[in-house]
Amino acid sequence: MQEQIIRKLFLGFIKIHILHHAKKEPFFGSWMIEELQGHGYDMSPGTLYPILHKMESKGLLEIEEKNVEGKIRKYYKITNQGIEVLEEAKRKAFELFKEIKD
Amino acid sequence: MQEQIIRKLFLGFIKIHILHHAKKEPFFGSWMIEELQGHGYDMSPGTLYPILHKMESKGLLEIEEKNVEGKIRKYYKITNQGIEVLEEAKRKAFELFKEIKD
DNA sequence: TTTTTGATATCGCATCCCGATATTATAAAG
DNA sequence: CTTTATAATATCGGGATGCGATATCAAAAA
Repeated sequence: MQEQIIRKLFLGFIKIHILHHAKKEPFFGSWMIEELQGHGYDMSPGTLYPILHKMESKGLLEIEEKNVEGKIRKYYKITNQGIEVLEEAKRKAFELFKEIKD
Repeated sequence: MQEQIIRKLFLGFIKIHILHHAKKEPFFGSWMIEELQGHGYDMSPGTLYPILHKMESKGLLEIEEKNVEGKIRKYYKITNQGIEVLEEAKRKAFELFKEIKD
């Protein structure tokens, strides 16, 4: 199956996953790459990090730098606006699911 | 809520809707615009038509021209490959839904 | 003939995706 | 104490994509 098409189809799914995890608890970039792989989404750092930056600059996520074993990691957590977007995404995802299931 | 982000989040949803409807029965472009509006997705022709062309050139949809009241309409119906992609989308949508619900 | 309407097509700019590559910092190896 | 390895994050180039605005095209209505 053409990967080109599939990826684009699911980019929104991936971003919703990101918001969802960011709401559960703060995460850092390379953890998210592995998490997404567990869901069958292969994502290179060159794709993920710009997405995180964008979501942060748009106010959906915010960064908290933590010092972990001497190394600085950037943890992303969800903002109030991010929560709103996630809620809207849930509604839309539910509606989509209702329509296409069977 | 920022429309820029929201739109991108849901573009995949929209394409899945398109595949779903194309499987139920052939549709034509401007009908789909209204259908999507019914789901809360505003989509201009300048966005939809290139997407239909792309999905057709990638083999997810195929075109059948019908003469309706003297005018030619292009009806899109799903292909076998399109069905495969739709099935994959259903699986992924279900998985997403399971994870983010409640 | 002119205007309107419905459907489809295209243009241009800004944005975005993503593989490849680079950067930074610490730990481990020699 | 250099060198190498490893983990995490950042950036670059270019090709694709989204989308508002605008155009085309054909038939019906005025």
